[in-house]
Amino acid sequence: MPSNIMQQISADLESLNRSERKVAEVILADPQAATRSSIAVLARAAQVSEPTVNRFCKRFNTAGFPDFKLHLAQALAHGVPYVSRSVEPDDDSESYTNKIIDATIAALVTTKKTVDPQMINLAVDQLIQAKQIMFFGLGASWPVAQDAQHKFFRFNIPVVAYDDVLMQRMTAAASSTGDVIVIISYTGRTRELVDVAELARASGATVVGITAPNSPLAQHCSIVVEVDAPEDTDVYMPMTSRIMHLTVIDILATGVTLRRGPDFLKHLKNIKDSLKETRYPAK
Amino acid sequence: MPSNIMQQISADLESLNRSERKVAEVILADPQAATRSSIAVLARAAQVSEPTVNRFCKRFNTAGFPDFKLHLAQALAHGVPYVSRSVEPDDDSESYTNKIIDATIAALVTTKKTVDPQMINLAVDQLIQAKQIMFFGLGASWPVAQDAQHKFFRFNIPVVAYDDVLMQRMTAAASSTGDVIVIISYTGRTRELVDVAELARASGATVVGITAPNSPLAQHCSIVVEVDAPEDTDVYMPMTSRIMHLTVIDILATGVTLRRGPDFLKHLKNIKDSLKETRYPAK
DNA sequence: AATGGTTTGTAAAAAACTTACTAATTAAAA
DNA sequence: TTTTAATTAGTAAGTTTTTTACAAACCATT
Repeated sequence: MPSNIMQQISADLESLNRSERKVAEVILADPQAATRSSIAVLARAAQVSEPTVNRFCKRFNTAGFPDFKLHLAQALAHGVPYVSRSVEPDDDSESYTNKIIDATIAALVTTKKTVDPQMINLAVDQLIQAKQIMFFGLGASWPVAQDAQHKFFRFNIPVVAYDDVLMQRMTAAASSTGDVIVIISYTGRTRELVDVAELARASGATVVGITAPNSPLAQHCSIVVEVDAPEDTDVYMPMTSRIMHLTVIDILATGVTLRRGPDFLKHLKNIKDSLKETRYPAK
Repeated sequence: MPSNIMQQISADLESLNRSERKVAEVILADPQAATRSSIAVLARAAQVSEPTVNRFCKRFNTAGFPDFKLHLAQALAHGVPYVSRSVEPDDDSESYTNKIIDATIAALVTTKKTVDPQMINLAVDQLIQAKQIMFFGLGASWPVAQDAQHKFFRFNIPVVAYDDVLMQRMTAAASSTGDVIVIISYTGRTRELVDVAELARASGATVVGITAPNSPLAQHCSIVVEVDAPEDTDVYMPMTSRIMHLTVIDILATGVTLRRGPDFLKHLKNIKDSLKETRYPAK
């Protein structure tokens, strides 16, 4: 079963023969309409016979036309485009706005497939009983580390976050059993962070990596929450990776909260309420 | 046309008569299977006649059974649950992992609908010609402000980010025409930030708000990129809002990059390449 | 130009869906 | 409790849609 039938169609466009390509083009031109058409209408639009449309459907591993429409409808759902195409120089603001949001959604869908709940569980096991937690990140991952600190300080565990490589090294070297160091890195190839991971493990600390699978960093961690890094082909800034990492932080924080049990929820509410004073009341 | 047919079905369950409820229950029990069944199979499963299933479909504003299946398929697409239910105390790691990712996706879909590309455009207009840019955020929004700084420093414009209220006040007061201050706030009700916005505008700076529509902060900004803040009903801290804000930052950064034109991409590539030294090469 | 393979369409069959009508059930009133 | 009206459910026939089988046309190759 193809994960996204629209991608398949555009990818296989060249390998199709004349009539089937006509069908493909009609569908690609207005996929929404295709989901609402009968095989007869579609065949007429593509100027081919009905069986041709049927054969076309089967070529894409669907049971037949109705099943094909179902797949198509799924691919189009949510208004998420079949290929989150990259931003192009002459896009207007509406166009690039939508493309970026779509790309982010696509990244999250990928994350959902790749993140291993088992690893989340192991990471939570460690975090819940940590004497102290440290979040390390550099560059674009530094705000992520800070965000994590902002979340975890609520758990009444000592939490720090460092973006300073020297501080990271020193803390890693000074750490001991019971300390948990969470290292966030998009590529998992930053030398400094790999060193820090090694140092920390040598000192007995548990090292949790939120990073790319099979990367050098991943190999030096006690627990790895794998976040697959799609090539950022586009404009040269990391975009979606931070968001995937932040989502992992959310998941870990939730995991810890749940383990803490219902009494702990009251504590969180108190923290939240403490901000009331600083705000204009809602109308 | 119902926005989400699964929600509709569970909501209207009580108002259905006996046979139709049987149909509803069969569908609710395994919606995926329903999309693959013919009307005959479904009728048999629900122990009712085929026309009953057909009537059931029409009750939900669909043209008939095939159309109903289409709607169903859309609602089930991406594996995003029909109601992104909130995390519950006895969820296991797989369950809460998926729920959180789904909620994040849902938030982005909302963002896509609410963000006004026109406002993005106006904000980019200002950013592109800024003498200086300042990003302000407090609490959970502070990492977002930092992330923004990390993106915008690449544009060769002086950029700062402050989470210190006093620094924010002073900078706002000292600002002048040509300066752009971007204030990030989830609620738009933080007194300090509203004050800062007022101060900055009095000094002649342009104030861009990334915040809730119609909030006190929004009223004091020159340009508002509205990010609707869904009630975070849960006790579990603000989650999705940061991600929505970060996505807006991505969009703004992309907008600026596009305006800078193709030559500028080379400059961005240089910045990226400058990191090569610090990394282990990809295998 | 002939041949083999592929592609495409025609027509018939099968499946699926819808409609109109009737029977059964239920609820309310006498 | 019986009658009546209204609702609900099913039967059967009709219609549409989809699929299959087969034959014609096309294309590339020799």
